[in-house]
Amino acid sequence: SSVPITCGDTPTVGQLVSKPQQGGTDEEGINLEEIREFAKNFKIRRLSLGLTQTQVGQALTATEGPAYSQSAICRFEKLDITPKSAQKLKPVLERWLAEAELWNQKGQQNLMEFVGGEPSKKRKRRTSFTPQAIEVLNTYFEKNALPTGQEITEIAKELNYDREVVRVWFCNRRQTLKNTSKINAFQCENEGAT
Amino acid sequence: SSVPITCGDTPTVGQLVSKPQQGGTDEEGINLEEIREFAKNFKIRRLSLGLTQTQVGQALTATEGPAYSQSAICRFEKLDITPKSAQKLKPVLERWLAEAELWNQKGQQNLMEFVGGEPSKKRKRRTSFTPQAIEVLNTYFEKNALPTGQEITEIAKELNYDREVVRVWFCNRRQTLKNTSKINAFQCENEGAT
DNA sequence: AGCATAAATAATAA
DNA sequence: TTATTATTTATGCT
Repeated sequence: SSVPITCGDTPTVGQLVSKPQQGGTDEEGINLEEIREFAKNFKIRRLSLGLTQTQVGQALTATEGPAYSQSAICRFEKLDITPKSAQKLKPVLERWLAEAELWNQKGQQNLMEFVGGEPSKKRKRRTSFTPQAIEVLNTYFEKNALPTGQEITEIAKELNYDREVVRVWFCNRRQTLKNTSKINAFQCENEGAT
Repeated sequence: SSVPITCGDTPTVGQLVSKPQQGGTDEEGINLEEIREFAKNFKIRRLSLGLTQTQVGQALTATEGPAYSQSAICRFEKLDITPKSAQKLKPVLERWLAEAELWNQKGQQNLMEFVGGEPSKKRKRRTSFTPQAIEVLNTYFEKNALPTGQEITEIAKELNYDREVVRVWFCNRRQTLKNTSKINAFQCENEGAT
C-alpha cells in the first residue's frame, strides 16, 4: 500500500540519496553520492572564501551566461534539486569555485574583483545613524577620540541626535578600536610599503 | 591617581589610537598573530561542523561554567575583543572545538548531542499569511511600526497566528520598508527638524 | 525557474 | 551582556 506522495513530481537528489535502495546511483547512471559529497564540500569551500550564495549566483550569472539565482545555489547545496539539474550544475560550480580559490590565493582583493562585488563595499550601519552622520562622527573621532561633555553636546546638536546616543557612540567606537587595533593591524600585509 | 576604567573619561585611549605596532606581540607577551590565525581558523571549522555562534555559546556555557553569549563568539571571531580576553578564551575554544570535531567523526548525531541542542532542529515551516491578515497587519504597522511585546501578543491573538510569527513579520516589514525607502530620499530621524 | 519574503544567523547600539 | 538591527539563507508560490 505504498502510495508515492510525489504525484508525478521528479524527486530531488536529497530524497533519492537518503534511499539506500539505489546504492547511490539513479536510474540514469548519475552518481548521486558524488553529488552529495560535492554539495557539502562546496558549501564549506564557499564559506571558507567568505562568499555568500548571492555572491556566487551573481558571479556565475556574469561569467557563465544563464542566470543563477541565490535560490539556485541554495537549492543545490541543500540538494533540493533534480539529479539531472544537479548533474548539469555541478561542473559549472566546480570550475568556478576552483578559479575563485585561485584568485583568493593571490589576495583577498583579487577574489573580490573576480566575484565582481565592489572592492570596498561600505557596510550598512544600524539605522540609528545615517551614513552621513557616521561620516561626521568619524571625522570628529579622528580629531579627538575623547571629546569633552561640552563637545559631545555640540556634536549631538549639529547632527540632531540625542546627546546620550552620541556619547555612547564614542564609547563603543573607542572600545572597538582599542580591542581590534592591536590584533587586526597585521592584516594589511600586501600593502606596498615597508 | 586611581586607574580610570570608565569609558567616559579614560585619557589613554587617544594614545592607543596612534600606538605603533610591535611585531605581533603586545606588551604582555601575547602572540596576537597566533590569535588572529586561530580566530579565522575557528570560524571555518565551526562552519564545517555546521554550528552557529549561538550553538557554540550555549554549549560552552553548559560545559565550561561562565556564560558565553552569541555576541561573545561573534566578537572573538571578529577579533573585537581585548588581547587579554582573547588569550583567555582561545584555549577554551580550541579544546571545545577539537572535542566537537571528535564527536562529529563518530557521527552527526553525536555532535548534536554534545552540543546539547535538539538532535535535529527543523526549520520552521514558512507561514503563508492570508491577504486579510496581511491587510490587518499593514494597518497596525502604519499606526505603529514597532509594537510592544504586549501589542504583538494581542495582534497575534486577534489574527490567530503564532506570536513569534507576528513578531518576525514586523521585523521583516520594517526591514523591507527601510530598504525601499532608501531608494527615495530617506529620513531616518523624526526628531526635531533643523 | 526565480521572485518575494519568512526564518535564521551574525553584528552591534545600548 | 542584551535586545535589536542587518544580513543571509530557505521556501511557498506561480
